[in-house]
Amino acid sequence: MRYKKLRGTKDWLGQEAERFVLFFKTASDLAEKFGYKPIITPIIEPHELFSRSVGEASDIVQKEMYEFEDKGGRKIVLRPEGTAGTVRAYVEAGLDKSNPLQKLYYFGPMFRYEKPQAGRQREFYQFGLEAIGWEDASFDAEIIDYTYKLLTMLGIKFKLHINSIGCKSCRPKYRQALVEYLNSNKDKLCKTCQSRLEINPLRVLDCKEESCKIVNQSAPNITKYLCDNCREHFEEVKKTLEKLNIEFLVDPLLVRGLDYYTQTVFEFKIRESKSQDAVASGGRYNHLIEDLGGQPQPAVGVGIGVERVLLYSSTIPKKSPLNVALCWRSKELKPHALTLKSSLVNKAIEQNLNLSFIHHSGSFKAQMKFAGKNASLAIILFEEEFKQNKVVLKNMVTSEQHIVDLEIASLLENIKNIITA
RNA sequence: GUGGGUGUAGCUCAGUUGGUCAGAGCACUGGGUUGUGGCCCCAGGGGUCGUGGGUUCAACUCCCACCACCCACCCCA
Repeated sequence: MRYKKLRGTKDWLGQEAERFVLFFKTASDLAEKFGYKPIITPIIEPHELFSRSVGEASDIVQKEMYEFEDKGGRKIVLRPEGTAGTVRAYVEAGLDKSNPLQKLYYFGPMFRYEKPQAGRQREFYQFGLEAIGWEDASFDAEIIDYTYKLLTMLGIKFKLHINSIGCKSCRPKYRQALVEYLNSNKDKLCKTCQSRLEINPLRVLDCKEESCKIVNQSAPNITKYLCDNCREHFEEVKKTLEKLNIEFLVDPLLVRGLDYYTQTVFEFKIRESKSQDAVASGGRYNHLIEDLGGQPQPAVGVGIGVERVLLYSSTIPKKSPLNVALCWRSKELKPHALTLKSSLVNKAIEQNLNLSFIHHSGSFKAQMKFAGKNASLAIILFEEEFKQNKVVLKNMVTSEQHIVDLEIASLLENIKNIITA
C-alpha cells in the first residue's frame, strides 16, 4: 500500500457512499419543499472573509484553518464553514440590493485542522440552509422546523437547545455585567477561561470545567438583559415552536463559537453522547451581510454535520438498489443478452423504474455466482428456450424460476410482479 | 494542543523464553458436482508482520523515534 489518505479525511465506499448520496437527496428534497434553492460556492476563499465574519478571536480562525499562500501571494483558506461564503456570494452578486429575499441551501466539504476523533474529521461535509432578508421570528422557526423534521425523518434522537444572545444594543450591557461578575470570581475559573475573560467572555459560559460550571450557575442570566426588541423576538420564536409541536429546552448557557450570531442560537444535540454531541446548529446573524460589505439584511441559518447524521441515523437504508443480472449459458447467446440488457435499461428510464441491470463475464458458473451475490433477479438465456423467444427469470433469493416471454414489455411486467410480491 | 489504548493477508485474529512462525477461519480466483449461484470437495492468488532506525550470529517477537486509527480532554458539525 503506497499511498494513504491524509489524516482526518475519509474515503466513501460501498454502502457508506450510497447512504451519503441518499442523505443528500433527502435533505435537498426537504429543503426544496420549504422553498429553498441551491447555491454552490468555492471551497477556497480569502482568509479575511473568515477572520471578519467568524471572528478573529474564535478557535476556528485562531488555530483550525487550513491556510496557504497561492502563487500570487494571496492568503487563501479552505473554508471552515458554509455561511460566510454564501453571504459573500450573495453580496458579490448584488442580491442585497436587487433581490434581497433569498432562501438558499448549500452542501459540500468544510475543513478544520483539528485532532481527528469519532465524529470529528479534518474534512467533513455540511448541509446548510440560509434564509436571508427576513427579520421575522417565523424564519428562525422555519429553519428549526426544517432541521427538526429532517433529523426526525432520519431516525435520530436529539435534544434541541435554544437561547437568545441579544443584539448590538443589548449584548454589550450583558457582556459588561458578565465580565464584572466573572472578574470577581476570577480565581475560581480555569486557566483557559481566565484568558477567555479578556478576549471572548461569553465563551466562558459553555466551559465544561467543573469549577467554571459552578461559577456559571450564578452568573447573570442573559435573558434578563435582552432589550425589548430581542425579548419579543425570542418570545415569538418560542411561541411558534410550541405551535409547531417542536420540543425545545431554553439553555441560557448556550453560546456559539462563531462571532456573527445575534439573537436566536440553537443546537441539536445527541442524547447519548456528551462529546461531538452537536449534529446540527445555527442561529440568526443580522449584521453579517453588512459586515461583509452589503446593505444591512437580517438572516438566519443552520449547518448540519453529514458524518454525524450518518453516524446516528437509523433509517437511512444500507441496502443497494434492486439489481437484475443477465446471464447466458453459451457464448453464442452473449450478444443477445447484451442487447436485451440495453433495451431493458431504455425501458426502465422511460417508465422511471427503480431497477438496475448488470452482467458479468466468463463461465456460466461465474456469471451465476456473480448474480447470486449482486442481484435479486437473474434473466438467464438458454439455447432451447431462446429458440422459442423465451428466457428463464429466476429469483435469486428464493430460487424460484419461470420460463417467460423474451418480449421487453411482458418481461418487465413479470419482473415487476416478482418485486411487488 | 494534552493524556491513554491499538497497529500481523481485504476482514476477524493466532504466533509459546528472540532461532523453518509468516499461519488459521472468512472473503477472493479457478476447477469438480447440479441444464442454473448458495452446500460439499480440490487447487490457487494475496503480507517487506504500520514505517524507519538500533541491539544481536539471528527480531513479528527487545529498545527508540515517527506515522495512522480509536477513546477521553479541548472544541465544534
